Amino acid sequence: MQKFKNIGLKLTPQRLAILGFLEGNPDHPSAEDIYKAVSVQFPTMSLATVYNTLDALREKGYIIELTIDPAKKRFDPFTKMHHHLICTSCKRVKDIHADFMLDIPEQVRGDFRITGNHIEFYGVCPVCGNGHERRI
Amino acid sequence: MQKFKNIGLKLTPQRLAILGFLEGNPDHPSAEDIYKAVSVQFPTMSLATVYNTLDALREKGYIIELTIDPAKKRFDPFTKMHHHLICTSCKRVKDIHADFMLDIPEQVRGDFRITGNHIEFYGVCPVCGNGHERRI
DNA sequence: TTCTTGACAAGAATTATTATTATGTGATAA
DNA sequence: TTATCACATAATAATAATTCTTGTCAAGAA
Ligand SMILES: [Mn+2]
Ligand SMILES: [Mn+2]
Ligand SMILES: [Zn+2]
Ligand SMILES: [Zn+2]
Repeated sequence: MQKFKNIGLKLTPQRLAILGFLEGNPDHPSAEDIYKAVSVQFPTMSLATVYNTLDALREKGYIIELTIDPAKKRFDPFTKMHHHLICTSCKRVKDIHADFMLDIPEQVRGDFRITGNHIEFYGVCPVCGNGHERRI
Repeated sequence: MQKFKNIGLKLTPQRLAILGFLEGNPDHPSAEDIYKAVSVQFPTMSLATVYNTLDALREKGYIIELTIDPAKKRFDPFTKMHHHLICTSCKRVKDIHADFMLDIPEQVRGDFRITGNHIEFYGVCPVCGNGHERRI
């Protein structure tokens, strides 16, 4: 919490609420999800403030922005390198903590300088596909 | 070109132009890119028609939709499983044709049924990072 | 008829604008 | 030392604007 000050970010109740909702949250919520959640305890919260705060937190490295979901951005408080498994039906996202060897052969990589990678696994979550096949 | 008829899609000049632009195109263009390109030879082309056609082509499996770029969808005429390397500076996208072993340990995967995967590599392309370090 | 186009409207997510408000920082008082 | 006040400035909230994408529908083509 103190870390905000040491970094040039003012400590506001809104930011605390957003950070509190995100910390340890494994759901990879969208801006709208976050807005709804913090609005409960914070009815005057503005959606723009959510976006602003998320951007500030991202710039400072406290969260990462995921492009997994074509419809909207998802936010992740777990910033260390990991991968994701997304349910193609309900868009639930699960963290995948596992190491993979991902060295691209030189003649494939060309002259790009590789700086990172991210694997998206696709699948069907337990809720959407509990043993049986699933319609839509 | 012939394949349209065998599948229930009428072969219109607009669709031919879009398909022609996409076939063999390694640039992973956006809808806007495609619109601009085909508009040159086809000034009356509507952006809605581009989206409609792209959707039809995707449904029939002739192209795939990529979520690589946070800003907009990119379209890829190469539909067989492959991965992508995106320049974090200019958003250029390069195909990566290489196989990777991506078996998720059971206790990590949980009860998801895995159906596919896609690796996004990040890097700096030759144009953006030609040997020297690069400002912004 | 049936499908497709193109013009335009409509949605949804995100960003920009801006007047108002709150926060951090010193200075000062207790 | 601790509390209080003043102020510059950053943050908020309301709302407008932008961007990407989808929907509607009359008119045209097959
Ligand atoms: Mn995660
Ligand atoms: Mn590709
Ligand atoms: Zn699911
Ligand atoms: Zn580049």
